[in-house]
Amino acid sequence: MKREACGSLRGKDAGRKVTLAGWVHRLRDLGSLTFVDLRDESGLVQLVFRELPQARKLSREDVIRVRGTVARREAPNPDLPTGEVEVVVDRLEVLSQTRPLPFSLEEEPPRASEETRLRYRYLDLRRPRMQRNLRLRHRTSMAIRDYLDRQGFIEVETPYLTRSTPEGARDFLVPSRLEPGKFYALPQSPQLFKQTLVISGVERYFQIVRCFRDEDLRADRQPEFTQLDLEMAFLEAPEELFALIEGLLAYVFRETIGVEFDTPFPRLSYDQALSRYGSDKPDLRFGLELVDVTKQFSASEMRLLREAVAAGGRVFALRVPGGAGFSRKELGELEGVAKTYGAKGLLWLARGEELRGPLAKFLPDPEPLWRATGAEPGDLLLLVADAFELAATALGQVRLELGRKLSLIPEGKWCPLWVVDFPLLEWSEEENRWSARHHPFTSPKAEDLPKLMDPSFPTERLGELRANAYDLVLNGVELGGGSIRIHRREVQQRMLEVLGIGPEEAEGRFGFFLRALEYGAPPHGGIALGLDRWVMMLAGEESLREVIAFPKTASGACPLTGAPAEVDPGQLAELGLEVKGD
RNA sequence: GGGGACGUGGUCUAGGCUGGACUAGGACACCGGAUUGUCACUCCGGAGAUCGCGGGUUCAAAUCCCGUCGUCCCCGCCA
Repeated sequence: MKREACGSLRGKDAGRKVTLAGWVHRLRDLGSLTFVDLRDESGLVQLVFRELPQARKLSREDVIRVRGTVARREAPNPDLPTGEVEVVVDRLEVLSQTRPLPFSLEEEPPRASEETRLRYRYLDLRRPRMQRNLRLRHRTSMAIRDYLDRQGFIEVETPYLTRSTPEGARDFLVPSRLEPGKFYALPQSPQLFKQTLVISGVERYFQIVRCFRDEDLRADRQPEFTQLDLEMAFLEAPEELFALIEGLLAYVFRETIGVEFDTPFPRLSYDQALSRYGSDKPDLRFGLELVDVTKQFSASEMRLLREAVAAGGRVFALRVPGGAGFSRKELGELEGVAKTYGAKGLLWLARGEELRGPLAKFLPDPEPLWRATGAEPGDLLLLVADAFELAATALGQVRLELGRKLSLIPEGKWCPLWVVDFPLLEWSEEENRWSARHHPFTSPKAEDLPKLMDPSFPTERLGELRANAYDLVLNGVELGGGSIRIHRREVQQRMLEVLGIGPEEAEGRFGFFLRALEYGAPPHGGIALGLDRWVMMLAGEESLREVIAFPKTASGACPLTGAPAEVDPGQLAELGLEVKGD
């Protein structure tokens, strides 16, 4: 007889003979009467064993198959979809016995340590929440493919064994056996392949693809992660792409968790995002905006501020309504946040009965400051003075901390936006050169292109150039980013030159791509979205590991398989490798 | 590379500051027994840890100190 789904049985099935198979979810042994909740993918149903003593020997998570008759219950269980019925078993087969479980699958959140959960991931994944997350991820991928297919995109796979691309993160390397001493690199993203595909006439490409970066891990960062990678031909300005991605986001949120989005999404320039929210991925779910009060302090009697302004820095203020009563301890904690992000301190000014705070005696006339910030009696001002990005970022983190601390962040609110007009380049102190803020294939904005191409444009002013790049941000989380690409060989060449990559090096590392640009490359651009983070947000999880079936620990290890591991000396020899002791 | 938190039977945890009746307590799981309507079944009984590892201080260390390993979080890093 065919196996039926445990969770599908209802009152109307009463009297039917059924065969079920699944895991013993729970066992209630009353002597000559034993109840078992049987679980499969579809749900739970109660089994009744009368005069079947083998049932008393069962344990949780044993795998069994039973044959029996569906019967209406005398006392239905309203907490169970199948609660109106039970299955009176006449035949029991034990398909697989379990050892005692290493941890309980009952608790939510689980009480077992994450390491234990990962070591026995096959058990952990049986938990309803993890099953839900796996299925949510599946539905997300399905919705993405469905939407993009209907928009005329095709999914093309690109190599995992490839070569190192310039700049960016540390590569994972794979030694070549056929050419000892040479290495493949696992892709940090399929960047050059997708651009090459567009040049190949694939006008609308996408791929749900694994990417690899050998950097330190975080709660929202894994060494291998999945991107929705996408590229379009004849994209010269981002508008068309914005509309497409907004539609995609709206579709996926509707299909997976039933949330509706307003489109188009708001846009902020990088400068606005930083000046108003102290972040290039601002959380727009709450206000508490920063105010630039540099002008108010350009002639301050407080040397610290005056000098910061004189050195080209900025002073940002954050008004905390009703915050004048904050304790020294609370202020100290907030200062700790600012200092973590590089601020030298956090100045404060409480507008209470009297002015309090380190700034008070340097403010003969506070009125202009009240006007600039909107501070009212009872409010608190927090200030950071430093270089633009540092000051804004440090205070932006204080803003986020206050958002959490004061419970300003509403549940269930979704605030997407585009951040645009990023700097094209940023100065790398340690390497003493310009590096690409996005990546070396990003086009400058049309109006800045002449400056990039003009050899007489002063090098030190290259930081002024804006990129035709954009990030998609949702609730303070960077979901992804992309750009309009460079599609002209000479522009690409110049870009690489600015980055300190000379013609020979460029030729050696990706001459293939520069050549491709010479054979009819259409204007193009695209975006990559972090699928893991996306699903994490849909699932309401705090950690990426909750939406990845087999994730790595913070040290990059896999407790399930024991990876990474030493290998057989023979394998090393074949590869021409030798491990140096220390 | 740096900072912080944690590590006690299978699992989670109490104890640690103030070292000595800790012979390491509890809950869940496990084993044995009882049990005909349970649904976190219940009741009775039992076994199971020398406190991550190494060293030090001390008459005495789960407890204090140092080192180390592991896990988690953060800064740096992550185009």
